[in-house]
Amino acid sequence: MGDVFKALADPTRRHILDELAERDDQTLFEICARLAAKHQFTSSRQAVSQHLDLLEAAGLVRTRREGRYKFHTLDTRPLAQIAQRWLRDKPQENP
Amino acid sequence: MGDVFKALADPTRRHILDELAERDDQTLFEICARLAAKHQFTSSRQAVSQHLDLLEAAGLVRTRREGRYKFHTLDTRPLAQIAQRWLRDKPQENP
DNA sequence: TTGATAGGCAAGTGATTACTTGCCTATAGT
DNA sequence: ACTATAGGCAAGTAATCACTTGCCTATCAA
Repeated sequence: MGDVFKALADPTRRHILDELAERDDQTLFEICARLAAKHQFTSSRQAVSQHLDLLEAAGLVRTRREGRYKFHTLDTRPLAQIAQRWLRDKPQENP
Repeated sequence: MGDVFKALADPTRRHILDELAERDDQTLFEICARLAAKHQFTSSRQAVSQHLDLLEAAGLVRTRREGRYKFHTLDTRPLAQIAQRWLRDKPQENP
């Protein structure tokens, strides 16, 4: 469960989640290409692959094999609870 | 802004936030004592102090000086948005 | 003023982490 | 069969991070 927090700690992984939030079922190479295009992030294939493994271990990404393609999909369920943990009934004043 | 995610990545810091969510305006020593009591966490004073600095830099903790005491208070405002980032309109099916 | 309490600063250490490098497997097109 | 494409595995490197260690300042009580 703490894996979700660790997974979100890295900016590259957050960009990957952004990418998957925009479009589901992307392959590793698609994600790499889009990361390089949108951000100036020149992350290598292996780096992104390891990030995806970590995101999958945290339950934030689900994968599906199809031939030589592996599609990655965002799973937002683990995100729902994490912020609620410290949000108390006591409302906070606005800035 | 990414500091919030990094701040939440460490389990000790999450325990500190738990502690401050239960009771506001705690000093460094109070937090240390409560961490040691509730969890088996034997974190040193300096370790907790550095965690509090990091939490304050992330905007999750606000401090107030009073004589030789420094009181720490939880600020939940940065937490409100972080999970929303990837929560799309597209609803996800239940497990 | 002396001693105790609350906290701060900064260099150093050990572990974790992000990323690279090199090579290997499998599927698909020709 | 041959080649290109999509991806995997594992060891090594460099940077980050959590924590320690040692000493210092400030406030308060006696």
